[in-house]
Parts: sequence; structure tokens; C-alpha cells
Amino acid sequence: MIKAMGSDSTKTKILQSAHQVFIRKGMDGARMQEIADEAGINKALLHYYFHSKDQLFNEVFYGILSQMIPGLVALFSGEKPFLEKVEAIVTEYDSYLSRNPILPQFIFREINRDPEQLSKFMSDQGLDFDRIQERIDNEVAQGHLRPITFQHLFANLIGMIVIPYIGRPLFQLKLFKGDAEKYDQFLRERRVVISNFIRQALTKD
Amino acid sequence: MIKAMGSDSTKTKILQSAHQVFIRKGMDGARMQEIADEAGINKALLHYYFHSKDQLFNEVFYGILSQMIPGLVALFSGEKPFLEKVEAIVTEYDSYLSRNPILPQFIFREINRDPEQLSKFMSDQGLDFDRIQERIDNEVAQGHLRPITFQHLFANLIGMIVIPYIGRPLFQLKLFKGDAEKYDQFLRERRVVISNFIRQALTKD
DNA sequence: GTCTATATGCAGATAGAC
DNA sequence: GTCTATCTGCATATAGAC
Repeated sequence: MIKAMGSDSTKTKILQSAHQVFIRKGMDGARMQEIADEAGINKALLHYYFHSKDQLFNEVFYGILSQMIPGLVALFSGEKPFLEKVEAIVTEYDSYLSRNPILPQFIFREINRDPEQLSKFMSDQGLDFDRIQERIDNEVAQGHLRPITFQHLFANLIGMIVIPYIGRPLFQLKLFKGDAEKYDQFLRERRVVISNFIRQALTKD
Repeated sequence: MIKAMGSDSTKTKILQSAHQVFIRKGMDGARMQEIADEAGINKALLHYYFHSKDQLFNEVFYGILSQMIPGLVALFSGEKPFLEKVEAIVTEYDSYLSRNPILPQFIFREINRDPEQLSKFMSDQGLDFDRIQERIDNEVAQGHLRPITFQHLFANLIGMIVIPYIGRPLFQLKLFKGDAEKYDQFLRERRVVISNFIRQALTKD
């Protein structure tokens, strides 16, 4: 029993260390040696718990995603009009990214590596867009929203949210002369900026 | 002279082949062997012309960028009001991406690998934002645009343009059930959709 | 300039003792 | 479960002949 606890704690430690290293270096840049060092063990033990680097990455990546998706599902599937949900969605998404700023890069990598697996995982977790699509089409048909398809609205929303995280190193240089604090402030501002932008684009007032 | 022509043509062939392979596989996935095969030569000759894979990637990447930037510079630095330029900017950017759909991934990689070099290259090519920033601030001050800072507007614009290229494999699955033709149609629609979205967001009419 | 053959080095993965 | 030591394979890069 004590041994089991010990092994379980080692596995947990590995996952935490891997998370940190993947954040610093990305999947390709991460080295099993560095993960082992960070966990205070050696490579062999790493492979004892996780057969391959791919498996380790998958468990870390989908572990993070598992924590994130339920909140989004709840927001997307709520009954409120879309515009009233936008701010909540932006805030939820954005606050999660601020705590996991590497996530867009992880997702981006997985999108290109194995999109089917990622798509299936999202569906398994209940994250699909059929119902939200119907809802938005309805709101447009009733004149509550200016004409736009769900797909375009979704792309606009996601693009505006994630681009400052994906492009941070360059944006911080070109738009804020490298000032990290100003960039953090910029990121915080975007929650309300994006909500306003979308509301203004979709309503005539 | 004929020899010089021959060597020059080999170098050109290598650059073209590298471009193709980088597009298919990305920088990390690309193999020097595959580039050599595609160029009809061997690896040794590859290294004769380009000392390292990094150097080859750089020449390909910044070669592409060199073709793209002047058009953007011209658009950004024109004298027309920003809103009238938006559609031209979106169209120019987007039509370039449609011909080089891998470019966002290249840029994304370079952003994380060596943002200073990338930033400096853009500045050397005349792509800076100080003047456009002033112009937009003026238009906002004069009430021609709803209040927004240049940085937020820029992030919104770039995010909406590039996200469907970056996220294509997943978006195509989740939003269009994997239908590539519909996704291409979706991409073409976005030029006018993005322009309208921005105009509606920034004007009261 | 172009080739064949080989070196170098690294990182993921495994063998086997304890 | 955990370790030391080693293997394997691959990809970049180089040496040297033609």
C-alpha cells in the first residue's frame, strides 16, 4: 500500500514535471532527460510509467483539456441569448488561457498532428456545436443579430481570443516595444474589448 | 559561365524543393533527405549550398516573407481612412494566405523561435506600426471610429484572418464535418465577412 | 559541382541488476 | 519501483574521390 502510494506519487510528479517542461519547451523541444531531471528521477523510470514520449504528451495534453472543456460546454449549452453569453465565454476562455498560456500552442500542435483524435475527444467530452449553431441561426432569423453564420462568428471569436497568446513574442515586441507588463495589461483588457467588439458588430443600436 | 548558370539553377531548385517539403511537413517534420530527393540531388550537395537546415529554412522563410511584406506596407501606409483600407488589407493578406496556406505556421514557429530576428526583419522591410497607430488614434479622437486602441484592433484583425488557416484541420472537422470544398468556400467568404464585421463594430450607423 | 561513403551526435527506448 | 549502462535508429553534417 505504501509502495503503491509511492509509485502513484512518482507518476504524479512526472506528470507535473512533464507539464512544466512541455510549457517551457513545447512537445518537440522537450527532452525526456529534462523531464526526468525535473522530476528527480531518471529516464528509465520515466519509460517505466509512460512507454513513449508521445504517450506522456497525450496524457498531459488531454489532462489539461479535460479540465477546461466542461466549463466551456456549460457556457455554450446555456439558454441565454448568444450575446449575453459572449462575455462569459470570453472571460472563461481567457482566464483559462492566462493560467495556461501555452495551451494554444499545444492545441495548435495537436490540430496538425492528429485532428481526428482531438475532435473525437472534444465530442466525447460533450463539446459540439450543432445546438449552438441552431440557436444562433434562430437569433439571426428573428433579427436579434445581424446576419452571420455560426461558423464565421465562431472563427472571429476564437481568433480574437487566442491570437495574442499565439503571437505574444512578436506582438509584444512590435506593439509594446517588448514591455511584458504592458502586454499583460493588454491581455486583461481584451476580455471586455472582445465582448464589446462582438456586440457592436452584431447589433444595431 | 554555363557552370555558374548550372549551379545557380541547382540552388534555385533546392529552394523550390525545400519550400514544397516545408509546406508539406513543416520545419521539424521536413527531412533533408526528402528535400534532396525532391530536388533530384543528394544530401551532400544540399549542404554544399546551405550549411545547415536552419539556414535553408531561414532562406526559404524570409524569401516568402519578402514577397509578402511590401504589399502590406503599401496598404498600411496609404492615406485613406482606416475603414476603407480594411477590406483591401484583408483581401491582400487573405489572398496571399490562400496561395501560401502554410505561412501562418511558419510565422508562428519563427515567432517562438526567434522573435527578435523576425521583428527586425519586418522593420527592415518597412513594416512598422507607429504611423498607422497615430492615424487610428486620430480617427478615434475625431469620432470617426468607436473607441478602440490600435493594438486591440490589430489583434482582432489578424486573429480573424489567420485563425481559419491555423486551425483548419480541426475547424473543418467540427464546423463542416470534414468537407474540404465547403471549407474553401468558407475561406473565400471570410474576406467580406471580416470587413463587414469590423466596419459594423467600429461605426454607428 | 556533384557524388558515395562515413562520421557525429543526440534522443528515445530497452536490458538487466538490485 | 528504481537504478546504471547500453542499444538503436535516425538525421544532420562532413570527408574525400571524381
